[in-house]
Amino acid sequence: MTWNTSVDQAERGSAGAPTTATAPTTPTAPSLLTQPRVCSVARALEVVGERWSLLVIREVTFGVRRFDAIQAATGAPRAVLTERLAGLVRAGVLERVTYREAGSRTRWEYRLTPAGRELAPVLSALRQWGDRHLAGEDGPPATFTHAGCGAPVRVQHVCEAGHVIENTREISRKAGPPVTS
Amino acid sequence: MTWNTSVDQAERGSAGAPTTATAPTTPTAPSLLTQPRVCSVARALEVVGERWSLLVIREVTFGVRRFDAIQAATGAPRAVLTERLAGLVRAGVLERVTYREAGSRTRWEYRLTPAGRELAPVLSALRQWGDRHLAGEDGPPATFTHAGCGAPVRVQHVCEAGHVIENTREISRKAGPPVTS
DNA sequence: CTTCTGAGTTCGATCTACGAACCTAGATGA
DNA sequence: TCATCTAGGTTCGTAGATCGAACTCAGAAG
Repeated sequence: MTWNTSVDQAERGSAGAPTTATAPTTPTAPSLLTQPRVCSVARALEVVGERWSLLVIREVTFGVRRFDAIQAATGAPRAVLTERLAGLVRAGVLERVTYREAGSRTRWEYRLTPAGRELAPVLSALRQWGDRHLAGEDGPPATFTHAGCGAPVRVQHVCEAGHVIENTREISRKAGPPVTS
Repeated sequence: MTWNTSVDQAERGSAGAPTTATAPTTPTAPSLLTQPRVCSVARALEVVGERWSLLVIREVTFGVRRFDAIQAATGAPRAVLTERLAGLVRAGVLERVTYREAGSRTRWEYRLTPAGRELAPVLSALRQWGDRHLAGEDGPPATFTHAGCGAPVRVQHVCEAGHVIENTREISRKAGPPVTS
């Protein structure tokens, strides 16, 4: 079965001031969902959606790997950080390994697993949105460039046939639980 | 000033079982951050990082716009949903507009603003990660395709010179607060 | 033997989330 | 006229999460 529900259709009329839609936009229908929708977005948020989780991953991505350094860079309370790190290790996003510098005692550090590394587009997408909509007067606090050519990096939708998708209206949803109005 | 810190370097040695790094990977240095790092990721998470926020945006993206329908689809407690919707409206991600169906009373609905629509890559990146790492036995609960050609849609890093970036090691960080170890 | 440091724990005070029940105004029906 | 239904919230008491500050503990250095 296939519900081909156009994502993000019908944004007409979103201009005026005392915002009032003049045309009926939402057909009346009983809710078909008796359970909350389960989707990969929800599942992913169970892993990385808690407060501090993505900031921790941001730091580890930057190469900040020790507890105290992650704590300082994120500002997370230590007890919460302990819990988040343990959760991310349990989820397979980070791994906790010992390391020893010459002439120093054994310490712990946290590293991204391959699965953790694949969260990079999530961070990039958030950063891109924040840069665009929440940056201060002096522009984005940091910029990211392609090491090969020096050009700025961004994330974008593409299809597997190689088309770049500029507008979310070009994306269709196939299968999955019904969309209710 | 430019710190050109390679993102995601040094993943060597992340293979063995009783995970122990044999080489020193983290040069000892005092933390240079006296304040938590401010970046666009953190700023974006202040807007969409609370529990339920992104699921609400997911639903509105699907065209689910009424309070009760969003509540049913996300499973968020009503009081929390009220607060999230108000926060997202305040942040300029959603707008709350009245609409009237023929012969029916006035109702409210929530719509994405242009800024809200630009969160689509965040949702897609989360979905993609969840599909890859958390999908159940029967595969992803929903799939998304390019309306033009029918091919599956994904998000990826590209640079503005047009290169597709397959590996996060190809991304450099320029400027911004120092990375501490 | 004392101090230092990294990596957490513990603690009491908030803060937030939770589910269930309740409220209100417009439409509908008897 | 009166009761009922519905959409879109509020209210409430409880339970769990978060906060910052202080404390702990083990290994290394002096």
